[in-house]
Amino acid sequence: MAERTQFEELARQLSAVGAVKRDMGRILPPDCPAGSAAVLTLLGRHGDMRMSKLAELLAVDMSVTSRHVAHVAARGWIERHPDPADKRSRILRLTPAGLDRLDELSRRTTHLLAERLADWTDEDVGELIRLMTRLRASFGDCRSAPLRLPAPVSEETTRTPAST
Amino acid sequence: MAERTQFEELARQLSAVGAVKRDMGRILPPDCPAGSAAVLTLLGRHGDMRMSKLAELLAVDMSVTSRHVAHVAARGWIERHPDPADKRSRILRLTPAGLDRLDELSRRTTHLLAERLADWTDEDVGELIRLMTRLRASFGDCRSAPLRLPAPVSEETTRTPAST
DNA sequence: TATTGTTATACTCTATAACTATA
DNA sequence: TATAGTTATAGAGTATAACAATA
Repeated sequence: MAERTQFEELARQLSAVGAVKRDMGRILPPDCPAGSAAVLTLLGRHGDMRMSKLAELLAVDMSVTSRHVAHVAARGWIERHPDPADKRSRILRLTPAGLDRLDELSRRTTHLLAERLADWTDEDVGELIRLMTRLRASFGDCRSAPLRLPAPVSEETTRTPAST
Repeated sequence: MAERTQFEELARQLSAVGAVKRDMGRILPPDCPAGSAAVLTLLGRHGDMRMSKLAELLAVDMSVTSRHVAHVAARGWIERHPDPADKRSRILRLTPAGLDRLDELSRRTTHLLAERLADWTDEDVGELIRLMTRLRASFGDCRSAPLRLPAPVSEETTRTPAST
């Protein structure tokens, strides 16, 4: 178990990594925002799937997934086929144009990362991927756990004596 | 230099870490969204500073910083003092109420992380912090580098023959 | 009755541009 | 003229709730 100071620092880094994400987002084509890129990436990586499965992989609400999917479908990058096994569901599939788009996205992000992380070793990058993957797993595995707060002390008129 | 596949995977992890951030955000008090929490955290960590310095630490535009600061100032958590050396500037300072708020935030995030990362060793957490810090540095150090795309092939009617 | 997916609404965060005040 | 900061506006991402169709 790590110390409190470490957790505070990790929280800070998590907050600050948004700047890196925004930098990555700036190289995306104007008609393909981050949400669309994530849909294409996951479909390319995991193959055809249903909306609910994609929402789970995106780790966002299905209403959000629906919007992103509608955006990429409107541009012809994916198709929504009816699921023969369940008429409520729709199977998502990349089109050839979607594959091209995905390839273009991959080229851009790879180029940016290669430029920014030019002095990183293969092992450094691998270790960061490994730890971030594990971090997501540590959070995702207990999704819907309501979380118990540690006796909020007062929440509104807190007046901590000193540094307990 | 890492391989292309690794960069693609890192890009995916960066995209997906947003789910962890949102999880963290859900434990914040209703009147203290993530932007406000970041302002309080940075002021608590680095001490009094000017708007421009805070914007740099937040890695967002100063207009965004101004809004976040106005939000926390309106709640009495910080004060904006005139800078005697430059009448255009304002020095930001945490109030006692702001310190209390910050302490409450720290308690909540620490508790959540301690729960989620219960099986992480001190070394694992430290390594993740170290790599994320370095990642931010690798991006931040070349900020405003316009980035050169790798000959976009065509950008609109791309029709890759196969798997080049 | 429960589940899959869509849509309407509202909120947060962000960047750009126009503006004020001061250097 | 250039810089520090504010405000207005617009765009992207997300969640909640209400709804339709099907299981």
